[in-house]
Amino acid sequence: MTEKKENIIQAALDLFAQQGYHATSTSKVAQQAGVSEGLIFRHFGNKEGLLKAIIALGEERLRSLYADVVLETVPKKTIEKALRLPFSVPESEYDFWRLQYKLKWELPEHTSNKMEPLRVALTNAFQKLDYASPEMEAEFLIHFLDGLGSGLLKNDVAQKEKLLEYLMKTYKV
Amino acid sequence: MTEKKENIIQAALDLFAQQGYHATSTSKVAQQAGVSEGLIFRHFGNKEGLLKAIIALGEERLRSLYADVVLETVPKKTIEKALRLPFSVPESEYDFWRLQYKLKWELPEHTSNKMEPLRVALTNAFQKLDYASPEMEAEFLIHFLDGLGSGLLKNDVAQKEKLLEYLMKTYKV
DNA sequence: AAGTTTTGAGTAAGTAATCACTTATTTTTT
DNA sequence: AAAAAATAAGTGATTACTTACTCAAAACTT
Repeated sequence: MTEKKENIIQAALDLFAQQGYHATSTSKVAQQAGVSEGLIFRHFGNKEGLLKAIIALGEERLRSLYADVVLETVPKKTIEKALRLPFSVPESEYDFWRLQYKLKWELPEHTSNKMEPLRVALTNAFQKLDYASPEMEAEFLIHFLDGLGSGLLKNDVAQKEKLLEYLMKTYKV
Repeated sequence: MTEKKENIIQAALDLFAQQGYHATSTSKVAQQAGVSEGLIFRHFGNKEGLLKAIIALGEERLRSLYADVVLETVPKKTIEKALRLPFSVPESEYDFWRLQYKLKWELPEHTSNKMEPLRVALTNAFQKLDYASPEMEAEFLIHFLDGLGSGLLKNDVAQKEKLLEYLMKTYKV
């Protein structure tokens, strides 16, 4: 991975996040990266190839974000870590995650369901804690976390600490 | 509102929903609507004007969707109606709502926070029912409903009836 | 080690197609 | 006949992508 290739990815990350994939031209990406436009096509084949590189990056970072929750064996801690997950993302990374959310809607065909391992881990945790409907409990929580993540990225969540406090109390963790 | 103008809106609705706003050209909209391209600009001024007409339509339909929940005075029923809301949307309208979700990410500047009246209604309902933290309870539920809506539109929800059942039990409504 | 060949990174200047939008004119409605 | 609705045929700008080329470093040959 040469320096200029990394510059291209970083520029595309920035511009796709700000304006969206379709609204960003390859010439703008080249300009922001300080690179000739042709180099984008040498390295990535076409515009979609550049996008796929970025999506792959997102999936990798999502996996490593989940890893801590999924590998946890103590059920209460699994749930606690899941609840803390959306709040644990630093604001400096919001642009990056906003792009991933955006792409889920802009290009649904590229979107694998990355939530699955998290759902399994939560279902197991609720089961071990003798919840009546572990599967539904996990499904419920997954949708909440998805909605909360979306809300945080859009700055739609007013009192983060109070909400986290409430969650800890509700789930007794 | 002439027939051709309605055709334009319907075609734009379909195409924007399928491919996104930026990926859809005015010429394609005209073609699908069976109309000359110039007519779009006569009626809507520019492409963004057409988009705004569609956004206004979405806000109106969202308001009427919420109305039943917001106007309900019996607290338990407010909550029940809110929980049923995402499931009450017929699949034939999924394209329309998918577009609204998509636009929230693609053009956040055009997106007012339409959830506010629902949040107020839910907070009041939880308060009347003597919940310990009515505000947080409402916030929690709003994010869940948002995530659930997103999940339903992406066909990410496996057992809808079972989930609704679980919700009714959990909230005792 | 010196000389030769190959390769991969990079660029400048194109390409045809498509973009949002305009203008002049014709058709339809009232 | 006046006004409104609709169209056909354009406009320059921008799109994703290609072509023909340079240059430096790596690999191979002697």
